[in-house]
Amino acid sequence: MTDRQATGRQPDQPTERELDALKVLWQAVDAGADGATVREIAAVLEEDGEQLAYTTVLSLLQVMEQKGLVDHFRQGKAYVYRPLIERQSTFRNLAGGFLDRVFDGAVSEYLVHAIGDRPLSADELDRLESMIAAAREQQDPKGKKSKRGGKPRRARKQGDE
Amino acid sequence: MTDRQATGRQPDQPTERELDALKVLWQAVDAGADGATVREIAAVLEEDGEQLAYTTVLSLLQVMEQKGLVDHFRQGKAYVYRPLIERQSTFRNLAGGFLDRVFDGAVSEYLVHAIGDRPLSADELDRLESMIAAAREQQDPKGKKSKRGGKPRRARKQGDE
DNA sequence: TGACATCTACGGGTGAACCCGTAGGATCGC
DNA sequence: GCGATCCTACGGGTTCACCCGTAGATGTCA
Repeated sequence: MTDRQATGRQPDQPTERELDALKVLWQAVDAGADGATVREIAAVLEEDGEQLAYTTVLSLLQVMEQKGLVDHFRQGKAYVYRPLIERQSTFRNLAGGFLDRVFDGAVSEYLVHAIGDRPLSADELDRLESMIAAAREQQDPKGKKSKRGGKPRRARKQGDE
Repeated sequence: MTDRQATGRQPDQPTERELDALKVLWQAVDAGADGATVREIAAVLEEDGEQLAYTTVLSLLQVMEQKGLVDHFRQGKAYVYRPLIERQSTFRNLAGGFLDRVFDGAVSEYLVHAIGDRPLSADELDRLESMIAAAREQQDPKGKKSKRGGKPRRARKQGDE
């Protein structure tokens, strides 16, 4: 298994397409449903501008199930798919993986580029500041200094096994 | 052309491996060199734990040249490769693309997960704060409120052409 | 100049992500 | 009962990132 999307530290991170499906599922669960059928997922995806054949979405879900990302149970004639992984941890892994891959783990380095030419609302700025304050509090209660050590580098091996 | 790594808005964003090579090249330029030979790049990559055949690195560079990411000129028997794209803009595109893809453009949303369980140095926290202050100053000099509008969604089409 | 080392060109191979079409089974309406 | 309709199962096709080996070109040095 290669790691195009994620770092590879976590076994089966969702790909980009799979993440699209997961977002739909998470939203369905938020709305109180158990999950969503293939047709429902396809419908939402289509609203978002993704023109996919029905069987394409089905295949996607089947692969995702194989990866352990989703679950399904029968409801009448159709399957209802449920997310097995949490939104929070998924995003965390994705974000962390991206950070490690591209910026070698340097958060602020990333922020420079992310914020760069992107207009941030006052609301977002507020949230960022409070998060920083919290982080400062938590990571460094006494005011100690702590530089992070050697940069993490991935060790890859493909083609074997 | 698909878009696994980057958003797809920019024509030829470097892949993960290609970014590794670019980092070496940028560093070489920083150090005052014109660029780096294939062998030098391979050497650095190996130091970082990437065990790649020499020809693999060569192929990588050739593809990158085709994409317009690098350039080369002859020096004695070997080629010296030079980066054609800037570190800054590359990182910016990568970061922005990731944001759009995964978080639909919500920076603070991302930060919640990125910072989450990652220890930040006081140094990084300082930088973040000053960046936020700068952003607040720049985006919002008077104190006006501005919510960002509809979320961006990509429209994909693969298999054609 | 000729042996030798080193470099590039070229073609190929693998696995993953993605996308579908077709076949066959279940369900519903008449 | 019996089509029409929906769903799933299954296999296949394409592109891309990645990785190399081999062959031929090129420079070095005795």
